Amino acid sequence: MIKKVNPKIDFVKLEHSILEFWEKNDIFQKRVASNKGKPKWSFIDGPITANNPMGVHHAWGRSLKDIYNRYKAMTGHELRYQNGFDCQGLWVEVEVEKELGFKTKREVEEYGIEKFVNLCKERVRKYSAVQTEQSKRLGMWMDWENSYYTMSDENNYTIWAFLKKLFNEGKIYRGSDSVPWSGRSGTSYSQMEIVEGRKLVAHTSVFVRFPLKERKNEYILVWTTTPWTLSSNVVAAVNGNLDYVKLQAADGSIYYFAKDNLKFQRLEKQFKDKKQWIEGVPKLKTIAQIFKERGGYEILGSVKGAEMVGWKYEGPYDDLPAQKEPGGYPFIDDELKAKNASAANQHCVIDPGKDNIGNDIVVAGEGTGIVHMAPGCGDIDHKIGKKLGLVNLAPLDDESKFIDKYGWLEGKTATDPNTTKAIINDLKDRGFLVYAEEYPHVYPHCWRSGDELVFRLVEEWYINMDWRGKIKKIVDDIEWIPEWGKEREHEWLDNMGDWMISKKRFWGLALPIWTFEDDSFYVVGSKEELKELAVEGWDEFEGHTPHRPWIDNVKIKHPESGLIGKRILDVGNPWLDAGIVPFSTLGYTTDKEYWKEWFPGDFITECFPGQFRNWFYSLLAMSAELEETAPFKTLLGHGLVKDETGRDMHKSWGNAIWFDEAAEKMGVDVMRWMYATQNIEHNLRFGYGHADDVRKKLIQLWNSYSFYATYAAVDCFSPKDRTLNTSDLTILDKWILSKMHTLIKESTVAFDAFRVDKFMRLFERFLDDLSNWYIRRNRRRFWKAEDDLDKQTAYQTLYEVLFTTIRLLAPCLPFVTEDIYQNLVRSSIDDTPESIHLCDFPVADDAYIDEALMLQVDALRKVVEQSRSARNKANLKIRQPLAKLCFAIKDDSVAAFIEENSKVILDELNVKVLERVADSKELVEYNVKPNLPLLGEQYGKQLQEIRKAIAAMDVNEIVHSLKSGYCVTINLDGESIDLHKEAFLIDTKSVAGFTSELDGEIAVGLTTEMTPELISEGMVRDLIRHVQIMRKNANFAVEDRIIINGLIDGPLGDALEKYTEFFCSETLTIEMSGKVEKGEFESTFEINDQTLTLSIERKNTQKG
RNA sequence: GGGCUUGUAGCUCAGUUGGUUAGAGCGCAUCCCUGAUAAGGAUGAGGUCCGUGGUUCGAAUCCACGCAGGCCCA
Repeated sequence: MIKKVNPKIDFVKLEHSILEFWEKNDIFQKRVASNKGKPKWSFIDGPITANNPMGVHHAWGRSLKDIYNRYKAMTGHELRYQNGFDCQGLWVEVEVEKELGFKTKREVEEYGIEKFVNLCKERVRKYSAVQTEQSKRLGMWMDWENSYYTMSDENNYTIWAFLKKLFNEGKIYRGSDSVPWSGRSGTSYSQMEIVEGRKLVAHTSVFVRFPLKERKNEYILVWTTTPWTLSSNVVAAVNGNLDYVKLQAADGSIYYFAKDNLKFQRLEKQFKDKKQWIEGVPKLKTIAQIFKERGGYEILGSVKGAEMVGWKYEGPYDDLPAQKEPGGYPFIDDELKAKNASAANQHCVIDPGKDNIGNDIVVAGEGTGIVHMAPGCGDIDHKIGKKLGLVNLAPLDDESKFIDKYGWLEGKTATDPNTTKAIINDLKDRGFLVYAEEYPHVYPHCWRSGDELVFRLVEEWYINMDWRGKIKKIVDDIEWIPEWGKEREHEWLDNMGDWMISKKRFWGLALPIWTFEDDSFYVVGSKEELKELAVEGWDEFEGHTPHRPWIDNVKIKHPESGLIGKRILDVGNPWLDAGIVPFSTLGYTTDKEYWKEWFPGDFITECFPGQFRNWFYSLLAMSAELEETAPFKTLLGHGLVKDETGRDMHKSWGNAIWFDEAAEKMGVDVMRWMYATQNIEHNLRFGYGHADDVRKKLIQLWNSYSFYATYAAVDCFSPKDRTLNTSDLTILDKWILSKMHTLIKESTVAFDAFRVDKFMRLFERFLDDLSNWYIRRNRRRFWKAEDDLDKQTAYQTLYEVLFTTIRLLAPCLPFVTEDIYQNLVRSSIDDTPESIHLCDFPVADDAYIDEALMLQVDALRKVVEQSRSARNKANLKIRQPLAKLCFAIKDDSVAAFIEENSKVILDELNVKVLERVADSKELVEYNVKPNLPLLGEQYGKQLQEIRKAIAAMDVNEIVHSLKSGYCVTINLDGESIDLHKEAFLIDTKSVAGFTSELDGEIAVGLTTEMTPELISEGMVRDLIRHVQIMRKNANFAVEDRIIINGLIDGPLGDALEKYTEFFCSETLTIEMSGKVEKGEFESTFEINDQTLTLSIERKNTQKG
């Protein structure tokens, strides 16, 4: 039998008991078993990085995953429920380094790679366990014993197979690239990573002059913020279309630089707004100012950039041995070496033209319009160098220190300010420096060590992505939610470069690339192949995971050349790890049959930012290469979690909310409600205020249920063996059932489209209908004394509605719906599933849907609402009865319905009679005034005439014309003037004797005339209310009978005389002593200016 | 610089294929109800639907341009 429910529910406590219930009774396993053999629905879990506890931002995506999994389970699908952990990569290394207090890569090597990698593995195991527990707390149903780990052998070897296929197609290559590098961490970074570490700093920037050969005492003027790169200068770049000024300084020397730069005020805006400016850095000078300060200047003329191309110059560091090395240094280009090309003898002015999106590479503005280029020290420089056949000078080692052949610079750290100072002094001493200044700009830093990054030329491994068309083809086979994701992915695929897959670190996929002394390399595609080719180190490796350092010592024999080779020491890009998942976890290499059953996935979902070029990209690329088909059918992307004010959450800002804390304070059903309602395209503002709002709605649901439970328990109602008999239903029963089946229908559409947010909105509206209209209007049916058919029908209907509602909600709010289910359903009916999550999702029955009825009830509610508004306007509270409510409505059937159900309206509004009138004119009249300021401006003197004309017209006609979209035409002495809506000010007022309200098609009016009877009844109702408050304050039980002491005389006494019976039955008063006596509870109050002091006491007739 | 995206009440956000008078929640004000009661409800104030043009009988909605924010790419 159903139990009474505590309305003061502790949702967090409830959730814990439900978790126990699921656990104890193996509910999840039962769900899995019950769906076995049904149509498959393949969800592929994007691995969560198992590096830290789960955050509230993860909880959004994980809630969505769980919601759709549960929905699919309830609609009869077999699921895999495999959760994934992302294990390998720098993220983990960073945390382990932090624990060990390491700042550099070298410290790791000294510590020992084996010990270090084991710690990485341990960390992943630890946090995957933590995240598992947290996910369970969130209510996420997964096969937790069977989670996949990207560090597994299976995952790694499947990537090998992928790389092998590419190798066989000739798509793997070794290249050198200019990459952002941290000397302190000893590692390169991807562009994505450096974004996080951008900081505003001031660097000493220099204006340097390069003497032109064959032009005595003439110089080109260059500017740079990184003076150390001058050591490796190869060429100077101009823009052929720009004008360059020829300027003579006071000492007679002549300079060339862009004309526009002479008086250009650099960083003017930043300085003025103090945005992106550093306190204490002086305002920048113009070049003109710099020369003025050195004794003035004279403009000798100008020259086009194109004319300067080919001019040869002396570099500032041509005396360094590296500058003279043929073919560059230390990466020697054999072709250039053969031509005896060195940096020093390549020095000349070039025009690099435009970049690949059509912008000029060299522009006037911040610098001098002449850009010093060092292909070994910069990204763009490197690209141009490649294009033009320039040598590379890569001056730095992996600690960002100068290498040999850099003379006095050798061993100095490029990012050390002292190095910069020394270089500047040196340039000054040797006559190259024109001017040095502090220049504020945003510069990339290492996000871990804070170290300034440099661009460094390194050897890396790449996948040639010239087969991007293959990927683009499958992008169109996928349903992207939201739709623009597709375009975003295409854009990335169009613009991406080759895929750099190597990383010079320790913990990650061991790239299966072996190199040989003849500069060839070989990719191994499986563990078996490795064993076959291994000539050394296999025994030590066997039994270990394919990771560093165990694999590093395996040497292989090249199957063709027979040479013995070593594995490169690099590890793989971690997105390879996540992208292979639709293959590795489904047994692509080990159990093709199983793989075919579950591939492609039906659904994946992940937080959007970054994934277009990370996970989505790697998934698509790997699947395009291996099978030329999309690895999943539907992709749902969602936004980020921000704090309540829209800011990022940061530990250091103190605005971060931890998952565990949120779960125990808000409750996870509340969190899931927030996540489910959120429009996935927008960032979610997460916080306790928001949670409190959501909890109120949850309480509204709970109250609806607890209302039912309270009375069903008292009446011992059980839905067992009953069915709803349509002929017994009241109008409102039919109405709420119609609404409910409509909701089921719309919910199914929303869920199937993966728009749970739409479902939640529909549900919230339904909950309002249920709670604020159906239950409120039907309360009396539940508490009335007779146990008749009508009461049974009410119970049966509300039961039906609640049971259906919680099943609809079960995927979103698995805890509270389970709790309701256990009491509402399970305690009455024993042959029902053990858990709500073993139930089926409701199916709509069109027979219950009655559009006309829903419209009619809506109209009726509208009449009530408008009448309330009308009462409010006239200051007539509900307790004051009124004689008559009139309404005007055009639709006869709706009007008839309202008249049939007049009882509801009369009761809601405390009115005696309801009457339909033919026209709203009988209740509301329009007041139309000319809009004088507007008309005056337009018509000037004619205004008075217009006013008269308007006053003479029929108000209703004017309104009718305007409402129908026409204008009003006035004739003034033969001239006709068209007046539009804006020319009038229209308001409505009540017809005398009424207080009215007009809204669209419905007009209502309440009579305001007050008879003595009405006034008396109003006073009695006031009195009743006060007595009820007293009963409550005295803590009497609802069924206690009372005696009232005190004198009630005057108008109130007269009124009470007329309504004694009504008063007594409402207040359960059995006696009015009339004596002034202190009872159990006393109170003084005022009704219609009359002050009363009454006391009440219980007379327990029932027990007594 | 290019691409995508957003701009609606004080705040957070809905708003369907273009269609009467643009909505909700929170907050605020006023009030109601008192048998869901440490709850519930109503009414009201509050809007240049970012701006300017255009298409249309009709634009928050479609188009163009601009402004501002966000994301991505460079």
